Amino acid sequence: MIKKKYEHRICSVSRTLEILGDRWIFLIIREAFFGVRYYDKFQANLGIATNILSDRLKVLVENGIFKKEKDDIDARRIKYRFTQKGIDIYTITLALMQWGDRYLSDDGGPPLTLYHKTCGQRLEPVMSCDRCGEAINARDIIFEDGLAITNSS
Amino acid sequence: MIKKKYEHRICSVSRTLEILGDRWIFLIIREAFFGVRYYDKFQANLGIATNILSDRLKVLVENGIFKKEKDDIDARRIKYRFTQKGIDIYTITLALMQWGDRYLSDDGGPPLTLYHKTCGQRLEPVMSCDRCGEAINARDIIFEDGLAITNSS
DNA sequence: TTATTTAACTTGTTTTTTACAAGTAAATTT
DNA sequence: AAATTTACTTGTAAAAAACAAGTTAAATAA
Repeated sequence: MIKKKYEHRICSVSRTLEILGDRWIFLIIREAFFGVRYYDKFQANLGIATNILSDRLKVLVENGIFKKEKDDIDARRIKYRFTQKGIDIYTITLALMQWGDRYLSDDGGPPLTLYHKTCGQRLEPVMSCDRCGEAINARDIIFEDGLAITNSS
Repeated sequence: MIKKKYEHRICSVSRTLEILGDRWIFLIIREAFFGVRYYDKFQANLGIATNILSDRLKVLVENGIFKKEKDDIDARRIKYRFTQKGIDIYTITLALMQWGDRYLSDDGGPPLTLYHKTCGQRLEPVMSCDRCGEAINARDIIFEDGLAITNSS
């Protein structure tokens, strides 16, 4: 996996994409959110080439998203588990899922339903402002240079 | 851009990644959020090969994320503008940005500061439950099959 | 305790994708 | 009418991914 051409603009989006913007990395992470922990299971579920899987798992460990652990039952097995840094990718996963639910659901089966343990209700994640608590509308975001997101220009 | 090996699991995340999981697509979208609208500006800012840029812009238009418009001043110029579907990718962008801000900020300059027009304060986006309004913790998300996100297994 | 199986790789080759360079058509400016 | 600019396309070299086969170390079976 090469790392170049991502830094034309100093930005956390590009830095994140340097790691997560790969064709396979995010699918491996998704599998992990679905409870997958072992090499062979990642391989079987994704149909990924073994050399690519090895490389990507290494990248994920090197970047502190997964940590390698020995399995209690089978000492040969390596258990790939999320670190806190890895778990926190759930916001990105939720955002991807929600956009897909809204705009790509017409075919290919029903979307996955999520529930919120805390309130017991169906979970529809929204991005909101941590200060005022309001749901964030794209046009209400202002960059530090005063520019706003818009589709009117 | 090939489209395969993404559908081993019926899931909005994979459907979204089929479009956005490409090496370049998301960087083009990021540039658009920063106000870029023209082919030559995308090219100059990203240093992307022209054939790849053409292809990706076509993909973005075909998928209804960008719409092509004639420029008022120069009829040769094509203006690439967000559709609503495209604008709504801002949640994914914010999630990527926030994760990068938290975990990848140590080097490479300060993160971009955002402000919330509605309340006038610095914007720290959080994922929250639209029913109860609470910030969502990864461990409070339950899949329909009863499984929860965890790093304890 | 050797022999076989299994997990998690690595290595080599083919195929696909990307990068780079150059050229092209149509609109626009000179 | 000639030169320039925009938004491409085409051809070729380089890089990455896919596929197939082999390797090592641990575990279990004979």
